[in-house]
Amino acid sequence: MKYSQATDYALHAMLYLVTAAPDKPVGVQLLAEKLGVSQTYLSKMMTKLVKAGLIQSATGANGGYRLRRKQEDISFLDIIHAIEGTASLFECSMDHGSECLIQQVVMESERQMEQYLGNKKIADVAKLMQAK
Amino acid sequence: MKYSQATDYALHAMLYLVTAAPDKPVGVQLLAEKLGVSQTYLSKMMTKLVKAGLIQSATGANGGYRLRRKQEDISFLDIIHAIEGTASLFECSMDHGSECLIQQVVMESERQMEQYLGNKKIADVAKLMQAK
DNA sequence: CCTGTTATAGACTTTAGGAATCCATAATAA
DNA sequence: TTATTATGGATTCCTAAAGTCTATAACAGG
Ligand code: SF4
Ligand code: SF4
Repeated sequence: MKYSQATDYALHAMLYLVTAAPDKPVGVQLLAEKLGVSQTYLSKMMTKLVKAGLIQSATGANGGYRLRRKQEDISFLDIIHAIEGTASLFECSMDHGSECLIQQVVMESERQMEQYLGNKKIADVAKLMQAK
Repeated sequence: MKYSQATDYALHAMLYLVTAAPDKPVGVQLLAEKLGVSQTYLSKMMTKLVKAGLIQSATGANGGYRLRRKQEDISFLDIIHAIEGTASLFECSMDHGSECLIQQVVMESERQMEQYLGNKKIADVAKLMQAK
């Protein structure tokens, strides 16, 4: 069980967008160079972030991506969900209904993790990074 | 990001061992039938559970598996770690050392989840199941 | 000491999904 | 109109999970 590589890229890309100048959108080609990944591949993740409403895109010359919400309103969970989806970590073969005790335990543990990730905003780490 | 199917099987197998009579070990062939999975495949997971010290095995006639510790001392986390391993959910390409803020956030969220799973003992759900 | 029973191990095949590339198309600023 | 940029789909590549097969080791019972 691992987070996909795509999540890694998305987190770094978002972090870069935060530190970038907010007036000029930053294009995927610059972003890809910074992260060391191909443009076309990275663009897939960026599109997911757009569809999740975390960033907005602009085509054409001087286009690119910029944040849609404030950094204080974007959590780690938002980004992870945008890339990985929101399905549960645990899916059993035969579904015995909502009273299944195994699923209840695993899902509650999942909720614990998501609660932490949901409270951790991207602004929190951005501040700490710039403090260095 | 998902738990492997093997974890699913292991959880169910452990739960079955708990409800089974503690004097007679239960063999993989019976277990496999109950869970609807092949013997040889299931035996892989059972062996992992043995190596993790959760259950003990006996070869030969009337052999099989039984719990090694008391059910109150076996947590969901024990089982999951035995199957999935203990590696972190997040591994970045280039490791920038322990001061990396992204990793700190993700690992702390992981710790939250594991704390819950570590406190949830298999005896807890076994009791509830038999109460029905 | 045999024999049937059971767990363990390794090699192997199949399957599924992540990772990445390529190319075509749409949108838009200059 | 043109250069620039994002979006989308199809496609390939690769790795790990999922599952099978077969051989071997350990052991209880007669
Ligand atoms: S008991 Fe729960 S986890 Fe197990 S098969 Fe039924 S619904 Fe699925
Ligand atoms: S900043 Fe952290 S997560 Fe990103 S590459 Fe460096 S060590 Fe890895």
